[in-house]
Amino acid sequence: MVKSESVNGTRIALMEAAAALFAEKGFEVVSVREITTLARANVASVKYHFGSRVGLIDAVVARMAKPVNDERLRRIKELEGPGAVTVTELITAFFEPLFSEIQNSPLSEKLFTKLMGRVVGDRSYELPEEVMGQFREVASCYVPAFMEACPGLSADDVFWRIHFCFGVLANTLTHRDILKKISDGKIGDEKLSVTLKRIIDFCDAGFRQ
Amino acid sequence: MVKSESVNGTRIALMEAAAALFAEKGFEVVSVREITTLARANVASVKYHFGSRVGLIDAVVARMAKPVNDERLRRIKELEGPGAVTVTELITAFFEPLFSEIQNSPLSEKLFTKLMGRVVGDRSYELPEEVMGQFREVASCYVPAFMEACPGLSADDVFWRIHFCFGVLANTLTHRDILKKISDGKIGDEKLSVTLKRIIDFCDAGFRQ
DNA sequence: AAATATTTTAAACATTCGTTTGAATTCTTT
DNA sequence: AAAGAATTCAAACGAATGTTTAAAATATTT
Repeated sequence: MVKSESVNGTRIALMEAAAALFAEKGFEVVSVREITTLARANVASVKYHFGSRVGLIDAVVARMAKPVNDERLRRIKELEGPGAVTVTELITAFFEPLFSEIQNSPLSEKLFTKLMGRVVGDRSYELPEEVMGQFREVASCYVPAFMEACPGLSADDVFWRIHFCFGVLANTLTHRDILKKISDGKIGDEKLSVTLKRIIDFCDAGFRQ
Repeated sequence: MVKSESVNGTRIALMEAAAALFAEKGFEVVSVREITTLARANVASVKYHFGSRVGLIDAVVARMAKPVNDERLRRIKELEGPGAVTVTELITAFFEPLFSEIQNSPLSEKLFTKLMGRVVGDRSYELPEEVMGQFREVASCYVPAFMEACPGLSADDVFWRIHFCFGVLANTLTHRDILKKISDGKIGDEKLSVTLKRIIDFCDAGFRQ
C-alpha cells in the first residue's frame, strides 16, 4: 500500500467543517474562526495546512469538483464508441456524476448539493485555476460531442445551452428549499433522484428545442 | 403634482453606488465604507437613511425588483382575455419585463443584469419580506396560468419548471461573461436581446418538453 | 429673521477579521 | 531513550467591519 500523503486528522476535519459551513452560508461569509471552532482545531491550523483562508476554500472546492469532472470525462469517452450519440445521453453523462458523488461524500445529501451548487453558482470569489482548467477540459470534450449530436447548431449555440444547463443545475442545487418556502410547504419534498430527473428532462428539452 | 416623498440626493447616491458595487462584487462582500466613499457621502449616512447596512441592501433590492414584478403582473392580466394562453406567451411575459427595465435603470446594462442576477440568485442574505411577497404574488398568478396552458402538468411540475427558468435567468445574468473566459474570448459577445431570445427559447422548450 | 426640523459630519465605539509569532507539544525516526 | 521533524497551541498583530454619538451645518417653516 502506497502512503501517497500522510493523512492528517486536523487537515481533514478542517475541510469537512469548512465544506459544511460553506454549503450552509456561502464562501464569503464564513470566517476562519467559525471553521476552526467547528473542527475543534486551532485558528492557526488553517495557515499551517492550507496557507491561507482562500487556500482552504480552494482545497475544498477542488476536492469536491475533481471526481465529478473526472467522471464526466470518463463517461463521455465511454460514449465515444462507433454509434451516434444522442443529446439525452450527453446530458445524462454530464449531470449524473454529480449525483453519484453524493454517496461518497462525508456531507449529508442536503449539504453536498448546496455546496456543489455554490461551486458552480457563486462567483464572488474566483474559482481556483485548477478547477477552471477542469471545467475547460470538460467543455472541450462535451462541446464537440453536442455539436455532432445536434447538427445545425453552432458552437455558440452549444456553449450557451451548456451554460443554461449549468444555471438550472446551480440554482436548483443551492435553492432546492426555496420552493417549500414560496409554496407554503406544499411543494419541494421529494427524493433527490426525482429532482434530478426533472432537471435532466428540462435541460434535455431545452437543448434539443 | 404630489410630493410623495422628498427626494434626497444623498439617499439616491447611496442606493446607486451600492447597486453598482453589489452588481460587481455581490451583496456580502461590499462594505458600508466602500459604498459611502463611492457615493461621496459620510459613513453615518447609511444608518441615517436606511437604518443599517441590511436596510440599504433591502432598499436597493426592492427598488430593483418592484417595477419588474409589477410589470409581470400587468402583463399576465393583459393575457387573461377570452382566448387560450400559450406557454410561450407566459414565458415571454415573465422574462421580458426584466429586460425592459434596463432602459429605466441608471446602471449600465452590464451592471443592471449582474445585479438582477444576484437578486434572483444570491441567497447568502435573505430577501426582504417585501420582495418575497412580490415573488409569491407573481407565482400565484403564473402557476395557475401555466397549468391551464399545459393541461396534464401538476402544480409540482409547474412550480419546479418555473424554478428552473429562474435558474437559467439568474445564472445567465450574473455570469454572462464567463462564457468569454471559458471559450478564450471566442464566444459571448452579443447583444443582450439576442441572449434574451436564447434564454426564452431554451426555457420555452424546457417547459413544454 | 428667528425658530425648528432635517441632514451631514468627524470621531470614536466595540467586534471581528485573517494572519503571524514563537514556544509547547506530539509524532516519527534514529 | 534520545534527536529530530511535524504539528498544535495561546496570544497578540494591525486592519477593517457595522454602528453610534453628539456637535455642526443646512433647509424648512413660522
